[in-house]
Amino acid sequence: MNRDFLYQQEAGLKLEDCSPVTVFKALSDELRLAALLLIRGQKELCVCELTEAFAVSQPKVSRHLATLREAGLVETERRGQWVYYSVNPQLPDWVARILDETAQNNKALIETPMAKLQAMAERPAPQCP
Amino acid sequence: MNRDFLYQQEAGLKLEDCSPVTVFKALSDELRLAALLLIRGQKELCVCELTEAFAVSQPKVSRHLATLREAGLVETERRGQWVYYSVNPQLPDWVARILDETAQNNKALIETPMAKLQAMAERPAPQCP
DNA sequence: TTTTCATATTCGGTTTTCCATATATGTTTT
DNA sequence: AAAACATATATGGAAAACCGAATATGAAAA
Repeated sequence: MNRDFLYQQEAGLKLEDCSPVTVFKALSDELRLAALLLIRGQKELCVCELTEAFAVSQPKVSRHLATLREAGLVETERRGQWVYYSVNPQLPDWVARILDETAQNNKALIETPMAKLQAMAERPAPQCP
Repeated sequence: MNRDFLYQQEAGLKLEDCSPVTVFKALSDELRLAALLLIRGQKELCVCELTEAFAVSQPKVSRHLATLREAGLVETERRGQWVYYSVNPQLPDWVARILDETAQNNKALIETPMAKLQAMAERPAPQCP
């Protein structure tokens, strides 16, 4: 009954539908939207990087990321102590296109976080290649 | 101090920004999203048509339409006793494209309302041409 | 001018969302 | 095994969204 990945995924109850309302609800909070766009632009980011980029508490980031995951927008991979979030590669095409449009036309949303991210001294690992 | 159009527009305070978060928040309710897509498909609809199409109370429709208007997604035109809602023609292109994508890939959302609309006996006016 | 019809708003209460704080879980290091 | 670190969840309370019912407003008809 107990498997070995992320807690909430064990239960297998939350991975959501990608219904339009679920998607838009997930995008309707500024931190969630900006975090998603930042993750999308950087391919993947871990929680501590997002915490620093947006200068908010770790539980806050974690909760909002959970919402994005439950909506099916992001997936997670644990690597050592870190959990990396990336855009769900199986996103329906129309959702992916909506993210494209939103990212292209709202670059201001992630300007500051991106700067803070780059100014971040010790990032866990793979932003070089 | 009192001009002569729709009440809330007199104050001139609510016409919103079309910021991404505002847009997605407006789309994050099923009735609002479906109503917007139905309006978009039919060019314009009045409140009583929407009330019938979705089988909900008039105040409920009216309140949700106000939200869409305040988000800048729809505009209104009074014609006689009726108020017609249509998609704001000055919508930013990226928002218009998002509506396109959403409409094309979620046709089920407006199937039933569309049927009820067509089954509606006495529609106020201009669905013929 | 009274009535009627279409629409908008207000009001009180319920549910949902959000947050800060505290704590639990899982991993790595010592 | 203990400590340190990264992340997730629980809890309690505040704020916002939502609803049904009642009412107000505006236009048209009688």
